Amino acid sequence: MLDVGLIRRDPERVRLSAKRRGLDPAFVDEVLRLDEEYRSALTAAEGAQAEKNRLSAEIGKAVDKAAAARELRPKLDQLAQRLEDLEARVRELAPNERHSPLYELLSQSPNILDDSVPDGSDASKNVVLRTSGEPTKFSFDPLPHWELGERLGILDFPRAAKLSGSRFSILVGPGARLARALTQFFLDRAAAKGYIEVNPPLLVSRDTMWSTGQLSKFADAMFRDDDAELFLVPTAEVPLTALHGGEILAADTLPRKYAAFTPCFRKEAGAAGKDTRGILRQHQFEKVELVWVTAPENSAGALEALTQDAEDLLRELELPYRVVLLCAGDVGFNPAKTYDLEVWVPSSQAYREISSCSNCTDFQSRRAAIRLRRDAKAKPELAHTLNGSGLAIGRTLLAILENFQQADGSVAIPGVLQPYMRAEKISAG
RNA sequence: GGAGAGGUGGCAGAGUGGUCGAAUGCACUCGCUUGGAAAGCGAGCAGACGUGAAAGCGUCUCGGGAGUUCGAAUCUCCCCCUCUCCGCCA
Repeated sequence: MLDVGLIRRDPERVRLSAKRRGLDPAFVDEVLRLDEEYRSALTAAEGAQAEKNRLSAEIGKAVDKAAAARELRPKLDQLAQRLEDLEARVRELAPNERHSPLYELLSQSPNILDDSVPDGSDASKNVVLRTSGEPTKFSFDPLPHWELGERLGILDFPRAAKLSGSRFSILVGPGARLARALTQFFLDRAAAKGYIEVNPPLLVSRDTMWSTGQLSKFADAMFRDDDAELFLVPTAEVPLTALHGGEILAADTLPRKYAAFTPCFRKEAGAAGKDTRGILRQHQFEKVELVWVTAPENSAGALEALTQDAEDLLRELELPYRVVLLCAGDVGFNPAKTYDLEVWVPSSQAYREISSCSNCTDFQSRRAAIRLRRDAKAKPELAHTLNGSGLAIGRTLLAILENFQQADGSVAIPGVLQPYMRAEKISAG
């Protein structure tokens, strides 16, 4: 959620950011107009309420309350009538009132971009910051992971389709074990870096989903139960970020760093026909998510550290990857700035996203009311939140299969995973 | 799922229709005291929003919502959550 105060103080900054995202900045003027209307209505309503409170107090103080009440009755009735109208007007306009025009506008407006985000309307303008390793070379014709996986008997797509339809897969034997090895490896590394491991609910309320900014833009992409009003998390970013919603954290307990291994559920409704083969894009996948809550002045540095933490995992796994700074048009709804980690996927002959590390600044905190207090006397301030995967299990597994495949059809296991796998390779049979 | 109890400030805990945003205690902050500390004493200590240059003023919030009333933390209704017992169950 954008800060209405900021829009009031510096509308040009908000317009500029919207333009850079390829949006019509006209909403800024609309917000200003509605906000003005709302505040004048609020002032009027509060004035009337104050008058009413004053008269009521007078009755309360009177010796003969009944008489006083009788005397002031006409005035109060008149006030009550006016109040009703004024309050209705306030409700129509209030920014925190669902379905008010101001609320609609604000809830659909994405975060203000960081100044360091490059211009550009789509992914082609993203900036490659650094590359580690090189696209894997093969002395034979490498197989895509879905073929490789089926030949090795560790991936079963037909039966997944039988059970659940398209965009599901089944990991079998060493495949399932490899996923578990990755999970353990990721969580162990996170713990070593001071992340607190969390095992959160995978079903969250509408309020929780709303508070992290998932609902306004991605409602269609989520699985939900309407009776219970619960949503399956599309990412552990949601429960982890909302963890401290409504709380005021002591500044000296920041940053808070959390890691959670969870399944994630997405409808992938807008991705029909995209990445239909293999396990790249599934309705259900697992990942380890990393979330930071920081003081405002530390979030920029935190983004670098968080990205580094995710990167370290790829390097340890000896996977070729690159780090990309997303351009204005490619940055999501919540973040002010995002680095994507992209791993080399031979079957795509391309780098594919394996982690997205974002600084959401105070955008989620404002909705979720995640605050900090610097000392006993200080006013609470909004915290900043960051998130990134460290890493997506399925995509890492896929990358290992494809990049570590051998001429004989087996797959070597990266050294750091061998203790977890208790094997050096996966071969058929 | 059934029965009961309860949800008040950071915590504990009073408050059952009228200056109650809320006694008191603890915790916390500042000051006095002290060689230093403890104890003691004094003061402060909820959040949001609006208004204002500021001091301040105003409005709202006692789980959430609706209602009764001139006036609700206190009364009524609905919902949510927690705890205890029973049932069921991984």
